[in-house]
Amino acid sequence: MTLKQLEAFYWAATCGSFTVAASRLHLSQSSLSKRVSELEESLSCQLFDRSGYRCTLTPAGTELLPKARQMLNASEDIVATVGKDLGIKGWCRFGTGEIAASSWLPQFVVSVKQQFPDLSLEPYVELGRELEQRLIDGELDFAIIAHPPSDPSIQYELIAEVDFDWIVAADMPCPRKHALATLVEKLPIISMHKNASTSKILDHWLRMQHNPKPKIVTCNNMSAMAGLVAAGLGISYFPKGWIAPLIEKRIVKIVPGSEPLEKLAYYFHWRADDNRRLIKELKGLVLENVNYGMPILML
Amino acid sequence: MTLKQLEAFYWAATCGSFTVAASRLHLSQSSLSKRVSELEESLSCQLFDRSGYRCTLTPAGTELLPKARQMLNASEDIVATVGKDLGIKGWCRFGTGEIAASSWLPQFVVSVKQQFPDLSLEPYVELGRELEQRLIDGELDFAIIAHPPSDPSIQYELIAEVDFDWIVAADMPCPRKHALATLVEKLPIISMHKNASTSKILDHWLRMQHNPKPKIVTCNNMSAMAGLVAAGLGISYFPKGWIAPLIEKRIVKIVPGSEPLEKLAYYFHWRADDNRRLIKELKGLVLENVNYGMPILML
DNA sequence: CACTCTTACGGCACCCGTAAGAATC
DNA sequence: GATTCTTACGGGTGCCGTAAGAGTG
Repeated sequence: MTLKQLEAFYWAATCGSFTVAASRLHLSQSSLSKRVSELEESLSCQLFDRSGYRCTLTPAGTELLPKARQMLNASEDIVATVGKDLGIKGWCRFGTGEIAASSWLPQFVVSVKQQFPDLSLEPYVELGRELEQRLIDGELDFAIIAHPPSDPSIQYELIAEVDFDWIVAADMPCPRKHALATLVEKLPIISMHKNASTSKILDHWLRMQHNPKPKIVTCNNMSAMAGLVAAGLGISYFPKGWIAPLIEKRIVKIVPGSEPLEKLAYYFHWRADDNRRLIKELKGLVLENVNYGMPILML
Repeated sequence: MTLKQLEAFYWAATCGSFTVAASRLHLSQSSLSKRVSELEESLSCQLFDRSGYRCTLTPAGTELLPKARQMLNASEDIVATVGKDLGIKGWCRFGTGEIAASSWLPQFVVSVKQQFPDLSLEPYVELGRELEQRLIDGELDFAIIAHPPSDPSIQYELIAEVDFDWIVAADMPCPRKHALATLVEKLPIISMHKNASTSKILDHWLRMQHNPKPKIVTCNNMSAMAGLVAAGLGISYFPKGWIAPLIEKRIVKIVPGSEPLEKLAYYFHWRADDNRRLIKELKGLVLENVNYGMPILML
């Protein structure tokens, strides 16, 4: 019995799939299968029921699972407390929404490369719901998601709260009073894709209104949205930091007198059973970037 | 970091010697040294101070020691609870005193061979004090000793209490009353070697007497002692079971009317930090042999 | 000189990945 | 047929033991 075998078993069991576990451990699927087989052999005990389409845990496997977790925890603990803190090696697969991907991601990657040159980052851009599922499945090491997790097996920590502003083309004439209401009557709202977490902001705003429903145009790309707004084809809402450069260049402007939109809280999500130093370090690095004084969503 | 490395480190640290640890793990000394080095490399951290004659633990090593123990415990726990109980493989090095070695040892070895054909036994015969030290040093896996351990790192369990009788040649004339006192005046007491645990019985008996000190002849071999007694050259005390065959053959006899000697309690000793199934199984086997209904010390 | 641990090195065994096979849906 | 896990196999790495080296008391 080796730690590698226990690790392979643990992730195979909790990912619910040998294939996913192999991917997570950056191992070929056949090697992972072999590791599990060898563990079974060394314990002389079937851990997976292989009769079905997917492998399922036997009672013995279910019994082993928490014990394997303990071993891996203890192992991590040793490395963390006794081992000298060296650079982290290996891979990290993480997920973010599109906004984050197009804003702080490059800077984050640069920070990681500086601090951990031997770590390979594999960003994965998807909508929040999808990211959470992939995290649960063990395909991702962590994810930045704009809502708290719905599954208790996921731990999370607040990273930042992002302010949004109503934006309109800089040359769009606006009345002094009730500018937003006037604009909404004339122009469509250009909104993020419905499944994106940012769309929650619009949902919330809409519930606050008693006006008839405004026209809404959806788009799945922030830059394209900004272009549409700049061309005077609609109004939209953007993260303050993200849109700031365009305001400075007088391409767009904040809708005057508009009430602030609901803040969007971003959380760092990770599997509660994953206590690798890797996770802690990268969480720290994300938080550090926030603490540089600039909003996390900065182009 | 692997379990083998942690095991090597643990025994190197607790045995206080790479050489002894290697012997205990049935590994060449150089391989053990390499395992420890590789552990240090994987933790990027010196665990032993190699400047002196012997290696000593660094602070980091001291910190690691209990954690390594936990890992090995957890590992043993998994094998014990999840793993199917198969025959035990490997080696077991154990110690006994001379009495045990010349009495129940062969039967014990046969029992072990029957139940665990793949287990190699390595008996080691020494005096009790010596055995305990070798147990502490990690050179022995267990020992049968006629006194409780003096070191708290050793666990123990009562195996059997052995009765001793005063023995004299069968044809030696004995008065009806005070036979023992009369014999002691005429004949020397043939006793086991002073460092043997059985000598405690004589010490105890002597303290109970207010007579002048009797002549005492020591001998380091039970069979030789029996021969001396049979030849009428002295009296001695033997375990009931051990001497029974010679009584039946009317070569020696119990000194009539002699008061019973103090019982000698035999204990199964093992290192408290050694929780291998091997130990539990062999302890059980020793106890089973006792429970066969015959005294443990049976030729 | 006895004893400790380390280093060098040849050989074997283990473990990985590729690729093909078997089974399920 | 797509996906899942297993098996076969070639190749490289890791680990063991022998033997020689270096340092201590």
